[in-house]
Amino acid sequence: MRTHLCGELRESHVGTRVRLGGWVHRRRNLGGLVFVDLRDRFGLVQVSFNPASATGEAMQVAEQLTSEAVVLIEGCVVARPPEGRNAELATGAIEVLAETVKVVGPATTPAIPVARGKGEKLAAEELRLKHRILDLRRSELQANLVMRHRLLQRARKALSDEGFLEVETPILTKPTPEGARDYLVPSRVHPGEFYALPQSPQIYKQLLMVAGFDRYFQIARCFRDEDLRADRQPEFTQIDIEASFVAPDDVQRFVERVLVELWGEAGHDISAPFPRLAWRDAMERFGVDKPDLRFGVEIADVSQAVGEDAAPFIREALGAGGRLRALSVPGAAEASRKEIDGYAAIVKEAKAGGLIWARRTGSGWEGQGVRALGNELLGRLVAKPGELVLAVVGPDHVTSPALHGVRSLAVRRPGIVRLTDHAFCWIVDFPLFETDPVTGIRAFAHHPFTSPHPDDRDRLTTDPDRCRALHYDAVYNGNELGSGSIRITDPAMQAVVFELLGIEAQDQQRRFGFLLDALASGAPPHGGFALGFDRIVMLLAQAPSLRDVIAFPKTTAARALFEGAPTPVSAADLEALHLRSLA
RNA sequence: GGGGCUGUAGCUCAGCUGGUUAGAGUGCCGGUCUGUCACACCGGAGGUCGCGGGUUCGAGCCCCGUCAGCCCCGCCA
Repeated sequence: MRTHLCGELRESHVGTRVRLGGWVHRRRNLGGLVFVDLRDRFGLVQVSFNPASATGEAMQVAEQLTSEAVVLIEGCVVARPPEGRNAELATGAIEVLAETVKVVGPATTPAIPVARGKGEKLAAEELRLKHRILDLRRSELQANLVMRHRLLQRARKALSDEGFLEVETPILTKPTPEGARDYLVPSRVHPGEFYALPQSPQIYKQLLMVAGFDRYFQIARCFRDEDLRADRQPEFTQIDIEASFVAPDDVQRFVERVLVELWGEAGHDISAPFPRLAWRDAMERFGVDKPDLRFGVEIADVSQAVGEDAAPFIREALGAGGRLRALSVPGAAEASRKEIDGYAAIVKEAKAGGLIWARRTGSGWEGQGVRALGNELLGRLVAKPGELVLAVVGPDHVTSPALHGVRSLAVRRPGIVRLTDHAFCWIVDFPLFETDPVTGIRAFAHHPFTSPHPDDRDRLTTDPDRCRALHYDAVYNGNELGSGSIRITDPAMQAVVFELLGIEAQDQQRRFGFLLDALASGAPPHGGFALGFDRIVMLLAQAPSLRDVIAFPKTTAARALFEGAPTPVSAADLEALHLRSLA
């Protein structure tokens, strides 16, 4: 049907007869002379209709063309006159002199514009989702999905080259009461019983290791019925890998290879290995387990420097086991009242007592915190003139998030030096368990199949809260790209961990019996990783939202506005599934 | 589950202290126009002010509720 693509035509095609198919992007009718910008996935080309070369019928059709209609045109590529070239268009040196045109896909007036002028705003996102096919015609979204495709192919190739086998695992799986809420699927043939959609293929990939597949990967769709965010969709895609006979380093090497390839595909030359940072150090220096290492500006513990003249509330907090921790922001001594209020608001939101701040000027210290911190402490701070010291006092679970928030904002100041554009790191030695500071309830920090750190095995029963895990996260510019671990392969160890989580032996067998049996049947040591693929595409495409790198995304209320899901079903459908609606 | 922002023409928005007939740009329809490229110019049509209730002589504007979208907290092993 076509001989060429709209976006590929160049001066080298001058003189070529072409047949093109595409969408009418815009039409300009000058009266007896009609220009049509014809669009396909590869770009735009100007088609000109004039009575000297086009048939009378073609002229008539051209004058009636409406936006977004699909047409087939036949004509000849000609060079534009020098003054008629369009430097903003890849095809701007030429145009197609049309002879015939046929509307093969008439279009109603688009509900939202596809063609936009410079500086023209996008339609509201609700409308863009409702009319998704029109929005997807925009070159930005097409470019994002092209990028997504290229990244997928690159990841597949890299893992396949490393000896990983792509194996598909079930979408209809067994519900898991832990973790996120499951999407449930009722069984028609087994009244009252349900499948769940997988939150991840975690257990299946471990079973594949036990089955001897050695190295597995999957571009896996995962489902979690939880409330959404700009970077969270109810269904999402992971690059999921697992390998046998591996230590954390081995898995990290595979993941580094994939990330180097993906970033390379997006045109960024990055190098591995990535630096390793212990979880405890990350929390100490950055207040978060996914630090943005593009910047310095680290948190320091200044508790030891607090003197007798510090304010009572500080000394009381220290006495209660808290610490005084501070950031020093270069150049921020000039910060406006409004900027400092911004930091204070973050601290307040983190439920900390309040922000204490002092600025170092040429002549000494000024600011709200001077009196609170006291001269003794200020005298010991190694702050240079021009620096703004931001401090918070309290227990670590309060000061860490507060100071992380403050640092994230402070680091956006114009004066802060960016050390690199692509700061990758591994966070290692995570704690195996997390104890809620308020309720005191212990839960696994990740999933219950994560192996305890071999050096901490003894602590597992004596001091579980200080037991580290063979768990590691890949972090990029303050974003968690994914996480992984070495798994427990000793059924006895697995039972101990379940026990510590308060899962009774009977429950263990009912919920995870198939995994425990598998581990007892000859399980190789194994571990793996899962990369959040949508988020990676979003970062590499520099898209503002996950929804811009997913063809048909859900809203924050988990609705699909285009096709209208979810939707009520008939009473008969429910009855066949042995269900009754309470809604 | 909680908080915030938004909702006026197909689209993007304006709409004063609550006051006459709700406006603009763009798109759409009609017309003029042979080198435009967000073509230009002339004319026209187009409104459940998200929805429901209330206050008021009078509500796009104030109050209550509700729906939808977005952002955040909780949640997301």
